[in-house]
Amino acid sequence: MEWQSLPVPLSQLRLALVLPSGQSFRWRAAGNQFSFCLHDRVVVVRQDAEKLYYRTILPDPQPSPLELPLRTAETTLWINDYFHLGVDLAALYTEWQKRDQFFASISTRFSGIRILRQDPFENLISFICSSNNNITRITKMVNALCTNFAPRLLSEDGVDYHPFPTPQALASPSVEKTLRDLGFGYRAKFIQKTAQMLVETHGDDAQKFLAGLRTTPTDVAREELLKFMGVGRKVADCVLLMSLDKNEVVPVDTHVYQVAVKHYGLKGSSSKPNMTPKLYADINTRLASIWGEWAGWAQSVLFASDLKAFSSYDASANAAETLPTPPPTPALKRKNDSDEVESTPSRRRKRT
DNA sequence: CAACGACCTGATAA
DNA sequence: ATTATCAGGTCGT
Repeated sequence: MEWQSLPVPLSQLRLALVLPSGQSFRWRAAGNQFSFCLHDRVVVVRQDAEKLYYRTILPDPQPSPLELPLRTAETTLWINDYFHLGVDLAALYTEWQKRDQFFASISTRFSGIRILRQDPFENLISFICSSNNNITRITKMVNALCTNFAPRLLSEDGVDYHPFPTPQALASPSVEKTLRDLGFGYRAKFIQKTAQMLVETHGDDAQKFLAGLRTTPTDVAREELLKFMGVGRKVADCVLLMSLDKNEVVPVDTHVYQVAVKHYGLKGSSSKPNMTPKLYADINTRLASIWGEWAGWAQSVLFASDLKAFSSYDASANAAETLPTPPPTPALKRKNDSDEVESTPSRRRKRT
């Protein structure tokens, strides 16, 4: 299917910083493109300085020429919704820069970072995986969920695409052991229990229930999320911000904690995080008052700036191949570092 | 109610 | 080489 496009400058959205930075763990990077599997289609995106390009891949049988415009229109709607394209990010940056000197000091290097509007169930399960964990392993776990608990939708360029599993698919008691065997550790039980609870209390309307929290007051929605196994304050806040439209919520993770003590004079009572509910609330309300109504969005900029993976990121390099910086930290170990040729040979070159 | 240790795993640092 | 620490925390006591 043909490429479509929307006029979106890099100041409004920078895919290279938003998609791999730990909001969604399911975007597949290949060169300068990213692909993502929805329940009924795969969406591929890329961008240049002025435009966001996107393409739809549908499973067989392909739709008739008459149906095609409808399908592409659906993708356009999804793109606008998922990327919150109605939100003027550049205006928000200007506001945060006025309010906050430290934000201003990093915002040039890290422009175009915005909050995605994710599917609530995927968001919830993904962030249950995130506890006391790192982005590389979370990504592997989320992919394992898809390949093991959702049927393959289609294959493209030798890659199998699976959507995110349904709550029903993860609710069976047998799921826990399967997840343990897949290396999920203690999170195996949390995931199965959360899915089971969702299905038991809401049946086929489980997804609708979660989506309904979008129009529920923040505090009430948070209480609902905290009922799930493996969901504490931090994960609940991530879901509130990233899929339930609570733009003011500031999740306080280890990164934000570090930044808060270093640049905002929050007291780190000891050398170890020692994150008490009180300290969490202090940091949360403090940052919210500094940044304002869209504080959660500002948080995502700080978070990305503190990621080691982006420590050598150069915002002025629009075309990735013009980046002169030689092989930087070995800590950054991308799956696909081949920026041009993607001939899909046998991957897994982990030879020692 | 606050504090504290246990918890799966895999990748770096020490 | 072996051990300690860290990674977008939460749970049970």
